[in-house]
Amino acid sequence: MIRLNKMTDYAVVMLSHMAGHDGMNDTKVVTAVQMAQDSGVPLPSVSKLMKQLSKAGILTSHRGAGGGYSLDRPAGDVTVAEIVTALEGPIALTACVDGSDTTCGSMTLCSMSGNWNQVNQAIQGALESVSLAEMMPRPFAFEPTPEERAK
Amino acid sequence: MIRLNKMTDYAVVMLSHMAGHDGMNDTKVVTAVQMAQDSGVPLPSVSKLMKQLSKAGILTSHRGAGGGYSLDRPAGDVTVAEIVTALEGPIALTACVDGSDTTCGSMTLCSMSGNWNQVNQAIQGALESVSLAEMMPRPFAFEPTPEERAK
DNA sequence: TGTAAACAGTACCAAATTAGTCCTGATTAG
DNA sequence: CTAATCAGGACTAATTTGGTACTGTTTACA
Repeated sequence: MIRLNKMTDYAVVMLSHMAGHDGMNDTKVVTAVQMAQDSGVPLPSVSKLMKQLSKAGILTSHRGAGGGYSLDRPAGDVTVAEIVTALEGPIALTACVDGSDTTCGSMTLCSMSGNWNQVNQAIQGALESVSLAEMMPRPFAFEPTPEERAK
Repeated sequence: MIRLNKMTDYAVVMLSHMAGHDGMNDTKVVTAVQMAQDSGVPLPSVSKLMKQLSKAGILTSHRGAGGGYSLDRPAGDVTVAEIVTALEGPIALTACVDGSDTTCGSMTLCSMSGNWNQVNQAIQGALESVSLAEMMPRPFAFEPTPEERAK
């Protein structure tokens, strides 16, 4: 199984959290502490994530007392590809990418690996086709969960 | 960058090697030792790979003296998805897959992670759309490399 | 204007995963 | 029967990842 960092998974959870919380379009400002509590992810890791995501222009940080993080754009405008790229660098399946200038141990290997780029592009496309909104539990649907219905 | 095991990269190299070697359709039988020498990949790793690939039905092993491995099908009929699946298990980007029954630490996380499946399917499609033949250096083209031309 | 709430940055450590090694056993051609 | 070759499993080393700790900077608000 192709492993994505746990971090990326966390990121999606937290971005969803920011987007889907009550205030629809009103981009909620959430502190790292809150997110850590709500998600169970250790605070320092949350911080680290948020920093990366804000550098990547996916969210904005508000410093000082009463600060926190808020989404720059509605969830429908953020692609999974963006999130992955922000956290793990350019999308590519192998260490031996086209244009990397680190010389590989084996020339034989390298001459062949070039063609992974075709696969990489296909995957990039796949990730670009899914937005954050689509990753959220109930993406703006009105169908209640069984639990909610029971109330 | 989403990392694929080095092993998978090796596998593609070696499968290409088996397919593209002189005998076009004549599926060549190659020993693990030969592959290790040709590719620079350590022999035990080659063996391990080959075992997995033969279990997966991508190639057939011939035991005993004069044995080795041979491709079951022409390179055009083997998809990258198959190779990846054989070596890394079902294609999925996260540990928290639909239908996995290991309980996750955090329910909050899990309830959201389900939607990775949409992404996973997109990626599966991407990998299925590329065949081993397309991964090969010069997939049955006649254009010689600069070196060959120099002879 | 001072203080507490929050983010920013860096260096470091520990746990998990991956790649690679080693050894012993089973099969088969000649 | 013997040498070539695959099969399988247990172990080790190295890399990567996730998490920690600490120190600094910004800003709202009393």
